[in-house]
Amino acid sequence: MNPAQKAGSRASGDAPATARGRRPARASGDDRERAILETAERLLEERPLNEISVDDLARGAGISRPTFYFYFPSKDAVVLTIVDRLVAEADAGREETLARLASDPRAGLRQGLEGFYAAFRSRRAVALAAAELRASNAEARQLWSQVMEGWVADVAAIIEAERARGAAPPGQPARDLAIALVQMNERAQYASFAGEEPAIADERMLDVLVEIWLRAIYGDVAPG
Amino acid sequence: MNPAQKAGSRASGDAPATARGRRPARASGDDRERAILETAERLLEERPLNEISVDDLARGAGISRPTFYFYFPSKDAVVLTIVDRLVAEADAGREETLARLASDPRAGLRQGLEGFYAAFRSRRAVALAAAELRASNAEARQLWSQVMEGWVADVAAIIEAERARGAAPPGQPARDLAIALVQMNERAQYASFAGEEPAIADERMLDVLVEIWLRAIYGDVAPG
DNA sequence: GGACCTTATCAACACTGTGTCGAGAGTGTC
DNA sequence: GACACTCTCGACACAGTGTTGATAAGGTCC
Repeated sequence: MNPAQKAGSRASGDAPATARGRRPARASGDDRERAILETAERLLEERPLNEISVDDLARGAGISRPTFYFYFPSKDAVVLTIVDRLVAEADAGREETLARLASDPRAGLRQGLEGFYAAFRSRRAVALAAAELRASNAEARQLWSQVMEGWVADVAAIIEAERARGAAPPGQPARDLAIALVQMNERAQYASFAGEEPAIADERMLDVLVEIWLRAIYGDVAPG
Repeated sequence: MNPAQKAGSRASGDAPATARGRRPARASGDDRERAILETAERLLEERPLNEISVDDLARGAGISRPTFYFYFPSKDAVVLTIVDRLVAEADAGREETLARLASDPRAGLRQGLEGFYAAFRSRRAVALAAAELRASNAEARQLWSQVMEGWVADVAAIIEAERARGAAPPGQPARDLAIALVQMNERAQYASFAGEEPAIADERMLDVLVEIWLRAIYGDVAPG
């Protein structure tokens, strides 16, 4: 069994589905669990996930490698726990913005994109690790898929509402538009976090993305 | 030395820099080299890169694992050789379209995006492997970076030309717009190839992307 | 035809990393 | 003081990578 599959099999235990770490109990071992998570976050600031071993995490937390496996079933599970939290924060921000959005969609849009950007930029290392994990871990893919789906559904609803009230012109299906725009943001922001070249400079990121969103949603183009 | 670094060190030989495979000579061993490449392409249709071992490639080509290392310095080098070719094809298509583009930018744009999409869709497995490799291999990142840069530069030039002749309204820097749009396409197409959810359906992909490109480049939005 | 190079091959090895097993130590608690 | 439960780790088994060294198998030059 390869590690990617292994990480997905934790659910066969008895803990609530949200607890990705240790099995049932609660004790002073909570310290260790936290130490592992903190070590992971710290090391991810220094180097990519694939250059961090279980041994690195164990040593960083002051325990042996077998003891690590008492707390987490795999390296992937540690990262997924961290990503879970980040996603929860970002989702909270999304719902908060969504309320404000009804009154003024255009201004609200910028706020929404800003919240998303800020949430992930503040923990770049984790965001990059999540992206890296997605390549090899089915659970990470599914988690991210859910995040994207949430954003897409919201954006599609906004576009449809704006079209219905005549503020936005008709065009390609709202959901498809939403998918492309959300994916654009994800990719542009990843490139920036990862220091890719080419990438949009940090300070222009929001202005550029917002302009494209507004034009894609509200702009119309005469044929020819 | 980890495999990611290893793959980048091939250049220390005497072969031309484009030959990513064997060192100097030419003999019947060319068959083996081809067999390895074909095995890699075949296996990539079945499963992701990280589930394919050097042993799989060697056995598939009818040789032992040490013999594999006579032909390629690593698994990564095999994939990079394949990706190199795909990129060369896609680039050729780009330059071809670019000529036609001067006369009618809007129609040409669609053709350009279509060529890009078609090139990678026809070898989905390779495109996905390239993306996977990017996460762990610096040379793969650099190769892709160059591909992106080529597209971005072309698109930015087109946008600037269209703005100069008054066909497109002013807005965010042309290069930033180009980066975001090219990245959007990359991401949307990857999602489709990888069977992600959400993703734009294959048959609507081009229409959706083209609409966003046209609106982003030619559309203007009244404030408020 | 035999000394010599080059190409090509692989068994055996050294190493890194993962995950498991089983034998304990420490801390209750009835 | 026997049982249980949490926690720990040395030692193991295993998978994968990349290297070494011995050895063919063929060409070529004299």
